[in-house]
Amino acid sequence: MSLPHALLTALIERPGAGSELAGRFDRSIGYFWQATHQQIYRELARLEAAGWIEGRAVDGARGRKRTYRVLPAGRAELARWTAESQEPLPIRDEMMVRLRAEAVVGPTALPDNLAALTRHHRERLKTYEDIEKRDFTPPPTDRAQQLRHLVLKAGIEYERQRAAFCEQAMALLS
Amino acid sequence: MSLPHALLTALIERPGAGSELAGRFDRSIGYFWQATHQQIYRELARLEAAGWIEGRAVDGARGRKRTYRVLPAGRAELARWTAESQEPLPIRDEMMVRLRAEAVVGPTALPDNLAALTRHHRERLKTYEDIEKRDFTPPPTDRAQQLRHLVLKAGIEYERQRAAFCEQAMALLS
DNA sequence: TAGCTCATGTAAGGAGTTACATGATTGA
DNA sequence: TCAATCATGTAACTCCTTACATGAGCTA
Repeated sequence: MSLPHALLTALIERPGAGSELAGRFDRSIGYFWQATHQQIYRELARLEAAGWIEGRAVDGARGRKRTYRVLPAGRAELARWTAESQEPLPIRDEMMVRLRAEAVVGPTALPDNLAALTRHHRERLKTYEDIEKRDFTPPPTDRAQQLRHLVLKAGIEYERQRAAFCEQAMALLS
Repeated sequence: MSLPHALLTALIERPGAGSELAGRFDRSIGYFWQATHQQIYRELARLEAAGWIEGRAVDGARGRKRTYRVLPAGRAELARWTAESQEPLPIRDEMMVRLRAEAVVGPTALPDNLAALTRHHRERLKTYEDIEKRDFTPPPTDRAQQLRHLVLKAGIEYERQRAAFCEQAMALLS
C-alpha cells in the first residue's frame, strides 16, 4: 500500500490541504496512483496520528480547512520505504479477460468497447505529450527533474502501447 | 470485478476442479488476472449458487474434489458481460511512487530494488517468448487462437517495456 | 437568507490478502 | 499407522468504492 507514501511525497513537493491533494491526485500523481478524497482524508488523519505530518487550521477558508506539512519523522519514513523491496505489480487486466471470453463465446459487441477505450488512451497520450512539451523541453539536467521526466515517459509509452493494442484487437475482431 | 467471468471462461475452455483452476491461475490466466485458491473456491460456490455452473463430486480423488462445468445460463452471462462497457484500467504503480519519492528524499537503495525487478521482468519475458515459439509458430489462422496470441503479445510488450524502464531508471540513479 | 460550493468526514459493503483449519488419500 | 500432501474451506483484516452527511463561507 503506497498511498501514505504517495501523500508524503506530494506534501514534501508542496505542503497543502486535503482538497488540494485531491486535486493533484486527479492530475499529476493520479496518472500513476489513484485515490479518492475519502481515502486521502482518512490517510492524512493516520499520518498525523503517526507523527509523520503536522496539520494546521487555515483561518478565513471555507469549511475547516487544514494544511499539512511533513515532519522529519515522515521524511525518514519515506526514505526507509523507498529503499524497501518492491514486489512486481500484480496484474489485473479486465480487457484481457474479455478478449479471452470473446474467443469462447463471441462474437459480441466488444469492438464498440474497444473503440471507446482507444479514444481514451489516445486522449491521455496527447495530454502526456503536451506536458512533456511544456515541462521537459529542453531535457532537464538535474536529477529530480530527470526522474520526473522518466516517470512521464513511462506513462507515454504505456498509453501508446495500450492504444495500439486496442486497435489491433479491433482489427482482429471485425 | 472480473474473477467470476475469468472463471467462466476458464471452465468453458476446459471444465475442472478448483485446484486445477488454481493451477491455471498460476500460469496462463494468472498472467493477466491473478487469484488465490481462497478467492477461487468462494467464487465457484457463488457461481454455482447463481446457477451458472454445475459441480459434481469426483469419486476416488483426494479430499472432496468437485469438477465444474458451465451451464447455458453461465455462457449467456459471460457473453453479456463481454460486451459490457469497460472502464480504463485503474493504475496503481508503486515503483512510480518510489521514483518520485527518491526525487525528494534520495539517494536511497532503490537501485538494488530496480535490479531485482529487471531480472523478474526479463525472466517473465523469456517465459512468454517461449510460449509464443511453442504455441504460435506458425501464426494461427482461426479467430480464437489469434485472440489468444494477441493477448500473449500484449504480455510480451508489457514485460519488454517494463524491463527497459527499470534499466533506464537504474542508469539515471547510479 | 437561501441556496451553492468548498472542505472534510461517516457508513456500508465488496474484493483481495494472509493465516489458519479440516477431511481424505497416498506412501513410507 | 502416521506423516505428507491434496483439495477445500473459514476467519480476520485491509484497502477501496459508493453514497451520503455536515459545517462553514460565498453569492445572488
